[in-house]
Amino acid sequence: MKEGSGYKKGFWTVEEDRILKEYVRKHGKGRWNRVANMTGLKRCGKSCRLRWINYLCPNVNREDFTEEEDDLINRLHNLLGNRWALIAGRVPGRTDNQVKNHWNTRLRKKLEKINKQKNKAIASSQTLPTATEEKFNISQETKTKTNYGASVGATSQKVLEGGCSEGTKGLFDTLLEPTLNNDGYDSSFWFLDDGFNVNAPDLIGLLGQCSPDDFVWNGF
DNA sequence: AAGCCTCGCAACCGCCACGTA
DNA sequence: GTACGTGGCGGTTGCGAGGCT
Repeated sequence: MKEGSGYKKGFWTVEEDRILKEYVRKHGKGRWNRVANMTGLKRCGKSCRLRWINYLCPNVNREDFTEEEDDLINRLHNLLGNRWALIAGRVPGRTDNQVKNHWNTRLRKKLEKINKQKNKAIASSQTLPTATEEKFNISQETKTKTNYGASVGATSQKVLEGGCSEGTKGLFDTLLEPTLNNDGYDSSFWFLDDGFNVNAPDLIGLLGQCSPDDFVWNGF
């Protein structure tokens, strides 16, 4: 049977869930395209895989997101952008679909509101360097000339995937520790020319301390 | 009470990467 | 080298529930 022909779509029934669970119990995960043939379930392999990963897998946490999880997702999203699978990998019990939905429906709106307030504040004090910029001697020219945000994203991905030195990993782990202000969110956002934003000015110093081999430079 | 609107979430789609024959 | 199967990812869609008028 070819993918996309004769398969059922839409919400799963209790009976379909039972059949899929039974298949995984007997044969383990994987080879999802065989499910239809072996069980008679009228679902394509992709649909079976998603159903298992996002709903039936016992490791999935289906409770509401906590404040701590919200904060962690915010931080990781600022570091990585829309790399939901990577973000979900750092949030125990959550799937990429859960994280993506949660971000798109709740956190993004929350953040947009906060960003509006930030933009107003930035507009009124744009010419003055922040304490962090002074500390690490980062000029406006440097920020606008470089693809800085993308470099941060690529480097942080390398860190999360484990392909970096212990020193650099430690620095990033420190960065992910909560250091919140009164409203529960980081107080410093940088908006770069390419639209990428970096919420933690600590990254400026951080990248300076990374092992050169770990740093992914995306060019000027 | 009924129709409309908004929101949250499950599921689908298209594309890509990788392994294997 | 290439065709095919499989799995993974991010973007998008559409359904259902609840709120609003």
